Amino acid sequence: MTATVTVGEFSRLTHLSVKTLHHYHEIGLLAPASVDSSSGYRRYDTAQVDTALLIRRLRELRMPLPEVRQLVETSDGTEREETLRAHLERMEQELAHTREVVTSLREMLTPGQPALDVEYRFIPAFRAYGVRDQVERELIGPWCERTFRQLGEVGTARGIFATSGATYSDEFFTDDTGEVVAFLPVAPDQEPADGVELVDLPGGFFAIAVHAGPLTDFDRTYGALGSHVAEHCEVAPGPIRELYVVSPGDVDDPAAWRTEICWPIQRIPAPKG
Amino acid sequence: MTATVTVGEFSRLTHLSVKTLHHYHEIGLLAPASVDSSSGYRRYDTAQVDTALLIRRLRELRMPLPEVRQLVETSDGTEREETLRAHLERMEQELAHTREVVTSLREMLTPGQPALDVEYRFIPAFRAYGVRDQVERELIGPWCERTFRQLGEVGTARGIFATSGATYSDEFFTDDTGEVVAFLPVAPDQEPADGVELVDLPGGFFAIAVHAGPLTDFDRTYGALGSHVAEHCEVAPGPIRELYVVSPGDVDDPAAWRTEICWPIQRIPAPKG
DNA sequence: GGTTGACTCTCCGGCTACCGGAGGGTGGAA
DNA sequence: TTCCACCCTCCGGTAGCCGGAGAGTCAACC
Repeated sequence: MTATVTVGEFSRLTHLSVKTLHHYHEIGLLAPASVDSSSGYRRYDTAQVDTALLIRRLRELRMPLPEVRQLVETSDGTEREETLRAHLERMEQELAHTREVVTSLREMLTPGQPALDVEYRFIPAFRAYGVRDQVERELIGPWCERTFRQLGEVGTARGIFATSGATYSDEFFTDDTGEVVAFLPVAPDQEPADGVELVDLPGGFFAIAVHAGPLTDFDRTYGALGSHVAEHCEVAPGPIRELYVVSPGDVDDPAAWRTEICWPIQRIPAPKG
Repeated sequence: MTATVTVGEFSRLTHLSVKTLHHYHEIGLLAPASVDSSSGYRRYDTAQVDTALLIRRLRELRMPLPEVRQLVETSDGTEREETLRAHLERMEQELAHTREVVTSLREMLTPGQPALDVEYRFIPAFRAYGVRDQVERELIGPWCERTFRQLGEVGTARGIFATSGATYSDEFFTDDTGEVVAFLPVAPDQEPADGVELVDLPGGFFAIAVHAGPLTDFDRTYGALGSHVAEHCEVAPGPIRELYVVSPGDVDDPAAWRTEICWPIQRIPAPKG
């Protein structure tokens, strides 16, 4: 047996504010059992308490309302599980990320610049197996993992063991989404392969810094190199490159990783007096 | 030595979007080193990269901009540490909370109502030592811990070992902040004590449900009791009470905890046919 | 039957931390 | 000069609500 109650009472039963209940009604997420046509007063059924509490819990987990709606509206248990699992996974990732950031933050607040060795190099044009994609910043980790495994497989099947790398468009950094091209250098006469394209990377001068260790401080090296370039060089158009000299695919120990960041420049600057 | 760069370049150095940089300029969080008075073009100094990266990291941790500003503007290391520590603590709490919610969510999605025994009781008016406060929902845990320890100390010093409890105003639940009164019943002629006030709790009828175990599912018991009351009783004005029959202060094992939720009603309803 | 007071309604604006786009001015190279 | 990439400001929108204004409603009390 159930009974109907006013918004205020329902608010007390569910610990959702009246404003929130109005909002959920408006967007059709949790409509009252009935609405008085003359006064406009809402009446909720006590049977709706469970749904309301479910919604409240999901919102506590910061689940976006569209997803909440999906979950609440599906009766299919499997689909529910799936949506929920996906959300929890995202939260786990966020958490891991948080830990990383905290680590690097500590280093930043106890200052002491890591020395930055900038090297100038001319890199000739070369051909490579490439995978081109529009990638969102957040998803770059999994994307790289997938893509470099794929490139690695294609490469080893053909006896190629070059240092792979990637180019990142400016928008990738500034708009949090943009073109990324993962590449594995090959001989100029290399034959095409399934699933990857043949790309030609232009040659040019680069200011290059090596980032050693895990990626927590990566942006600092970027910033330092970029500052250096701004101070001593003329920048050239074209995307920034990274070369994965020692990568997660090579060794497990993050401390051993080495990434070269290559910033395109017009020419090698004259040494200052 | 430093150099100045345009927004676009600075954006590339810091991985903050141009829009974001504009915003930070507008709110005065990170003003460019100079602004061309005729064209309005911003110029940033490469020395600002570090600050920008610090801000970016803090924002990744969802730190609100006012706090970020505070942290960035203070040069005092101790104060920085303090702000940061406070923020991290909040995040840890949030995390713990998340775990709880996830646990209870699982239970909710695999349905099976926990049986709810509702009991009707008349509770006479009584006097108590009380601590009254405006409390925010989020902070209720620490508040209770503090307050009941205090009440406990005052009580034991006077040989009082009654079951303590608290009243929660409606606003506490519906607006996430409201008056809470923690109380420890005493004899009518009890003398005042330092740090606590003497309060008189009115008598009346209550519908009472026992919530057993940890507090993860607390809101469900609330909802179920409230629904029951809406279906079978006439509600009475006055705040809801909780009685901590077996509390965290008594035993460590959450499974042993017992909380009585007392919902004020007008009278004991006649049993239905 | 009128009045009170608690409750409810809708509508509008505001909050955070930006994003997207329109419409228009700038700067350096060809 | 003309191009094009870059930059400017201003306006509006986003999510998930909150706060308040102004007005209607409900039940109780006198």
